[in-house]
Amino acid sequence: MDPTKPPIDLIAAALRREREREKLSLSEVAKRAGIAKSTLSQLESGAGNPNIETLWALAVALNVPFSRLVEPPPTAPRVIRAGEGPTVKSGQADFIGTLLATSPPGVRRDIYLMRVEPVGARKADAHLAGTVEHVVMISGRLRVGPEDSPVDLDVHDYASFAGDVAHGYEALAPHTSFALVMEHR
Amino acid sequence: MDPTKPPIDLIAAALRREREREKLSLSEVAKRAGIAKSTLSQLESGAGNPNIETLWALAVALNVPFSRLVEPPPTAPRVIRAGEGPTVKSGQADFIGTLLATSPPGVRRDIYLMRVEPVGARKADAHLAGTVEHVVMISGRLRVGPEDSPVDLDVHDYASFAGDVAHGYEALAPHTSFALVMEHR
DNA sequence: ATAAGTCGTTCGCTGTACCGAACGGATGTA
DNA sequence: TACATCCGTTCGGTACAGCGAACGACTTAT
Repeated sequence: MDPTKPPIDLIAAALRREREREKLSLSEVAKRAGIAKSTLSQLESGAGNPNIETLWALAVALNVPFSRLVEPPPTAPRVIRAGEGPTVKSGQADFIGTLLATSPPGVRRDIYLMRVEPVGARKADAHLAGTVEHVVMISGRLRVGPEDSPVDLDVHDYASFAGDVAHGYEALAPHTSFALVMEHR
Repeated sequence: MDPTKPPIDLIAAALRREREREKLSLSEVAKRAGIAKSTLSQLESGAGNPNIETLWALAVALNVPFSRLVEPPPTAPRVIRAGEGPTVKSGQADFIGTLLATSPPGVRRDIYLMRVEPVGARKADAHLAGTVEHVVMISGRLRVGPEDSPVDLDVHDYASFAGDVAHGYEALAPHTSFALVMEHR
């Protein structure tokens, strides 16, 4: 979500899109949401500046999560082959991260394919507060987590932890790789 | 996000929490957001019903994604060992899904570890509109995607596609496994 | 001490988001 | 044809969100 420009147009579009997807009339949605249909009419036309209660009621009436009304539309299918895609390398450790998915423009969650070799540990500083990291092991063996309480993971293991405290990644075996979902909230 | 009860308390708490995290004064935040500090004062005290423009400006001023102001707080560290965790089995294909992470209470994204054997294909019906699926290959070989345009994936490949159209998973090799991030928006 | 700078709260005032009613247009049905 | 119902839009009235000013409480400097 772009934090720089007003979301009113997005909301207007979303309201109409979601309503038509549910095949509901404007009047019906207004009734379900307990708001005047005139209000909804104006909102859908892009005029107005709804307050939270109104928008919330509409999200419920349309049976969609709230943020669906305040975010841009979906993405297109997309494949990144092994070895392709934008990579992030680290000198600190033998380490390659491939950015697989990022939700533009104001990132909510990124997905990386990470490959680490057992040459020293990778220390990651704390990220933005509220970040949560999810690890799904693909191959090798990994020591990961907050500095004071790391865990060791094997293939198919999963771990998640808050990313806003100092933490690190250390490969314990060659050709260690894992999927990393980094969630910013 | 719980779509049943009003978010105003959540917002009030979030506003104060994020402001204190950034170590900013109420006056400062109000100034940055271009709103009256009296307004912010009332919002933080839980009184009021802000409109979208106001909330948006505050999100920008606090340097957090908008939805951070409308959602419940973070999660705790957590490990699920290979073989552990709640699983979903399918009779339709030789198929095991392990639910690794779900963001309570109104799900935004789930993370699964999926294991499939090459015995017929798994047809997944369309999910809720707006769902997006992300696949990171762990082992084996997988045919996946919309019915009319599937792709074949090998280890370390990645693919994403809209989950709200009919699509399927089919293992092309034994012991096929992958991480699946299912995103509801 | 007192003046000047914060801080966050409380107070009328004003603009406006929301409401309800009335409207014109489609469609259905006696 | 007239008479229902729907639909979505447009129009005044009103309650209230947001504003600026003033407030008391606290720090820091003079």
